Order: sequence, then structure tokens, then C-alpha cells
Amino acid sequence: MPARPAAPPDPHDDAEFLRGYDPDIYPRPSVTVDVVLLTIRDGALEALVIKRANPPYKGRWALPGGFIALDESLDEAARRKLDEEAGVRGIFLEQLYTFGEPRRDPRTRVISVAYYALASADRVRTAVPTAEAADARFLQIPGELDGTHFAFDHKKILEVALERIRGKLEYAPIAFQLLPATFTLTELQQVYQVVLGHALDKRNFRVRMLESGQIEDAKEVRRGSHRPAKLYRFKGR
Amino acid sequence: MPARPAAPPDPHDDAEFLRGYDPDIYPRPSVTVDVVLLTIRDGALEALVIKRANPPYKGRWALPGGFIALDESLDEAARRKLDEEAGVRGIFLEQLYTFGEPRRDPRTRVISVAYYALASADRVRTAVPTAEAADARFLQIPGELDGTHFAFDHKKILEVALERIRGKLEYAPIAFQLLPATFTLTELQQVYQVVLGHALDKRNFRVRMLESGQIEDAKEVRRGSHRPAKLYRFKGR
DNA sequence: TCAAAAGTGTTGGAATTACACCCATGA
DNA sequence: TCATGGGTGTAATTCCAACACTTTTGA
Repeated sequence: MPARPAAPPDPHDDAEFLRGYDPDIYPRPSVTVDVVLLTIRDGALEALVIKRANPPYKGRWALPGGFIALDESLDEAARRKLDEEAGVRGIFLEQLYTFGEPRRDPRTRVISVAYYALASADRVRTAVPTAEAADARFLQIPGELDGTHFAFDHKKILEVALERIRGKLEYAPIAFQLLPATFTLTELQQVYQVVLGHALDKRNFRVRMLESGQIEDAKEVRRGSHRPAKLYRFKGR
Repeated sequence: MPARPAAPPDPHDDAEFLRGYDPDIYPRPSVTVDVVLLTIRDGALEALVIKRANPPYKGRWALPGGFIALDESLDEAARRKLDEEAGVRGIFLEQLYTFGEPRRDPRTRVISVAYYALASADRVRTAVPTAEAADARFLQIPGELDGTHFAFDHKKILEVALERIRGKLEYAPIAFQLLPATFTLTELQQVYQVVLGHALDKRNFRVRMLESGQIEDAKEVRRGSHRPAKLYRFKGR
């Protein structure tokens, strides 16, 4: 759901207006983006969190994110933060929800436009250490949500992200974003199971996927100490 | 998806931090809310739009909305704008999407948190005239979308709202928000048809609704110059 | 030969679609 | 009595859920 550029305004109208315009007639809040970066590792859904090196909430876990620049779009800000704080580029990213309770940040009024991003584990190696981050790690979701001390309302953001991705999994082709370019049907099924939080029937799952027309045979196999598995590829991207 | 209040921060940590905090170290954009107020009148889906009395985009049609105050939540700001600019209170309201392209407002960087609101026609009489509004009217959606000159990216916001409500109609009980407290099954069916943009089978629709458990018999009838129709009521709200 | 994961069909029930006529009322 | 919208059932099809064993490989 990306925003399109605005239609050009009537030129005479705006030139006239802009001469006298003072942006300070309305109070301005700070605006941040926060990104829920989700991946699957070791059969579990994980989200990147960063330990805050500075107050407020020093020592607590926070989502990667930060203040937007005035010349970048919200999507660009989210991608920049993903790059700077997680070292990840070019992955699936979508706006989640905007959190704007007046006291959600003790410093001042901060409105956070939250995003969620999906990446396969092989694209997300180790988090990049920055001046702001005392530490960074992947939290198991939803398993470690309750035992962790979060900064701001970031627990809530993670919960909303989980809810969104669970709902969306059923009708949108997003599971593939959590896998490398080629994958086995068992791996795809594991993505569904881990996100949804319950087991699925193998035979029904395979028929459903193959008949959905979303994937195609990659004409390769993956070998292990067992029967080789056919590899598939998502038809999009 | 309402935002919950943030968890309380560590007090010592924040007291220390706040003494030296300068909110101006990061540039701050302006933030507005814009509300897509949808209703159904004369068998058509309509959205309230307001003709701008001042630049920028003077004379073009815009959604009700405006700058947020620093001590109100985003939801509160949207409700305030609905009250001030449409004279409507207490209706269904949900966050839609946040639009933040750098040049979407020619004055300065403005980020708009868009909402959509649903109301029955009897709750939305005439729009309230304000200093900012040269005129206000209900636009037929999607019919009049293309022939109308909009301010900012408000056409895009309307399109996203329509897309959202269409998708949501199929799994969430929102159709009732567009009807008065009691309604006939034919009226309910019309809501679905108008939003989805295509006809539905009457017999299938009725069975589906009655078996869904979402509505109950209001033990009344509506009379006209034809056979009286049973009235129903939404079980929630 | 064994362990490990891959791969494969059928059946019963539920849900969905298509489809057309009679009913009750007010004018 | 007629115009208007209200109200009703059935059959065919498709979709979904439950269920267990054989195959292929590497160690």
C-alpha cells in the first residue's frame, strides 16, 4: 500500500500561500519509524530487538528505528533504519500501524509509524552494532514476548505485528518472504506452522500449495541424510 | 487496533534524561489526521469532502482533517475533527494508513495519519460549515472519484479506504456500522452490494446472515406500501 | 539395515453457488 | 387488483478436514 506522489497543486495558489506560511502555527510532534524485522531461525519466528544504550529506557529492549528525516518518505526512513541498525537491504517491508499516544515516549510527543519487514534467515546474519545499541539479538516470538522488558510501547507493536502477519498469511503471498529463493515444501509448511502457531496436515498443505499456482518447480533437489526433497520457487519477485 | 498506554519507564533513568533533553535535535514534521467518513445514502456509498476555502489547493476537495494537538491521541484527534467538521460523534472509527511522502503538502513536510469512519445516513445530516470550508458535500464512491479535483493526495486516501473496507467487509462485522440500530435484511444486503460493487443472491445472503449469529430479531416490522419487513439488530455494540 | 524426512489418495461432511416463485401489504 | 418489495428451498458442486503408509536416500 505505498503512497503515491501528490498531484501537483495549482501553482499560483501555492506560490501566493507559501510566501506567508509559518510552519510553527501548529505544534509539531517528533516522528519516528520503528521496524519489526521478522525472520525464521531454528524453526522459530524471531524479531530483532536492540538493547538501548541510552536513556530513556536504558537497558531495555527496543525495536530498530529512529527519527525520520524531513526529505525522506516513511518507507525510505524504515529502509534506512533497517540498513543502519540491522544491515539488511532489499527485503519485504510494509507499514503496520501508527502509534501516537501522547505519553508513549517520556521525552516529548513522539509519533511512531511502525513497519514490519520479513527476511529469510540467510539475509539477516548478525545485527550491526551502533552507538545507540548496547546489544542486539533475535527474540523468539511469541515465546519470549512476556519475559522481556521492552522500551516504550514496543511490546504492543510486536503483538500487533504478529497479529497482522498471522491474518495476512492466509490470503497474501508473504510466507515466501521468510524463505530463501528456493525452498522445499516442508520448509514452506514450517513457515506456516511457526507463524500460525499450530500444526498443519502435510498432505492437505502440499495439495493446497501446488494447486494455488503461487509456486513453481525449481528443477533442483535438496539433499540430506534422507530422501532428497524437490525445491520450489515463488512465482512472484 | 487501538494503541495501549505505554508501560511506565524506569523513573530514575528518565528523570536524569529529561533534564537535558532538547526536542529540536531532530527535525520535526507537521502531523495531521484526515478522516474518510463513509455513509450510505440513496443506495450509494458516499464520503464527506470539504471544499478548501484557503490555499493551498484552494477550491479543491479535501477530506475533513487537520493538525493534531500535542496532548491528544491520534484517535482523539480524528474524533475531534469528525465532530468539528462533520458534527458527528460516537461512530465507528479505525486507523487506515499513514501517508508521508515528503512533497505531499506544498507548505512543509506534513505526515497524515488517515482514518476511516462509518456512520448510518441518519447520523450524518449536513456537514458543519467552518472557516476553512467553502463548501461540503458527500461524494459518491467510487463513482465520483475520477471526476473530482482533490487537494493533496486525498484521492489516493479515498481509494485506500475503499479497498480496506471492501476487504474487511468479508470477515469483520462492519456493515452494521453503516446502518441504523435496526434494519431489514434487504437494507443489509444493499450495504454489502454497494460496498462490494456487485449484486448478491438474496436467498443465499439471508441464510448466511441469519446463520452467522451476528444479528437478532428486533421483534418489529418496517411498513411500506408492500409486505412489511422484519427488523433485525446487530448483536454487538 | 536403519534412521530420517519426502512423498502420496480417498472419503465424508460442510460450505457455497445457482436458481424462481409465492406472500403480504398499502394504494 | 395491482405494484412493490418480502420472503422462502433444493440440488449440484466445490472446498475442507481427517486420516497412514510407502519411498528414497545417506550413514
